[in-house]
Amino acid sequence: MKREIEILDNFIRERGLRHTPQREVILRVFLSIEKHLSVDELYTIVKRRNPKIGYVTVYRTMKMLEDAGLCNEIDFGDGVSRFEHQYGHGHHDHLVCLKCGSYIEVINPEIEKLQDELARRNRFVPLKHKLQIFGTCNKCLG
Amino acid sequence: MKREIEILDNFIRERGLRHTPQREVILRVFLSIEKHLSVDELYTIVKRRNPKIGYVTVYRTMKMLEDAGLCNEIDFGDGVSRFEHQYGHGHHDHLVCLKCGSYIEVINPEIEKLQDELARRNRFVPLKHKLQIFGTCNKCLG
DNA sequence: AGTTTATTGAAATTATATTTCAATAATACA
DNA sequence: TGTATTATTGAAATATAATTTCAATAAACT
Ligand SMILES: [Zn+2]
Ligand SMILES: [Zn+2]
Ligand SMILES: [Zn+2]
Ligand SMILES: [Zn+2]
Repeated sequence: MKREIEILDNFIRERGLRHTPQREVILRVFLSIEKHLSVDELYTIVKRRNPKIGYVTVYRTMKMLEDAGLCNEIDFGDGVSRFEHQYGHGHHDHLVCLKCGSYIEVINPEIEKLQDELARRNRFVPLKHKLQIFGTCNKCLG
Repeated sequence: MKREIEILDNFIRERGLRHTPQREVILRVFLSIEKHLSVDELYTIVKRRNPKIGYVTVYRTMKMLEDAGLCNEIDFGDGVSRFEHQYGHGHHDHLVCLKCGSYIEVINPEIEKLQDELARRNRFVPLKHKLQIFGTCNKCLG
């Protein structure tokens, strides 16, 4: 947590932006929850801590945290963007349960390597990728 | 084309739905273009053939064609759904160029196999998946 | 303390997806 | 062929999430 607050402060200082209590609260709440959160979900939780903070500030702060490398926007294709922790979390892919909405984070170096090869064979320079496997999780199989 | 029209007609008959000129025109236009098309793009083209056809009819017809197995909705995460041909086109993944918006369709059986293994190891039953690699295509590297 | 200007937050706007509903037209049947 | 039934159409309305606008506020600097 401390390190992430530092990163935010550096990001703010380097760009001549301003440290505000809103930004710090939003970052703290975001970091305290090890989940993928939509702006709306985060806003609801942040409001409990400080009812004065508005939705748009949460929205803008998350965009800023993304620029600062502290969070990552993900899209499961259901029309809602979600954010996940980025600092200290390596790249991973997702198994998304269509019944309960839960997800498992996975990483497979072999798949990653094959993807790079696939891109190279098509003379394509890969920047990032999205791999999501949709199905039914163990709990929902019951 | 003939075979796809047949599939649509069977789908319509089996369910007690009705064959309409709109549905046939939309399917014919869709099949005639080997591209990923949004409802809006398709609507613009369809209107040239028959200006009476409305956006919503194109929208609903595409949903129906998807049910009939004739098209597949894809989402590159830019807020617009696009449709691609499904009949006679096997599963594939996409390399999407962030500069020009073009895409390359690719398939790598090894990646597909590793994905299934990855799911199984997590006691997850995969139904479908989405693999998109974003970057720069050969033409845009110039 | 005063000045500058980034930030905030409510409201407005944008953009796409989806629903509603009265009019229309495809199908079944007398 | 005409009539009844009901699926379909298309314009308009609505839903939903993302994004922009702008006047008021408050950090940061002198
Ligand atoms: Zn990956
Ligand atoms: Zn994740
Ligand atoms: Zn695949
Ligand atoms: Zn494709």
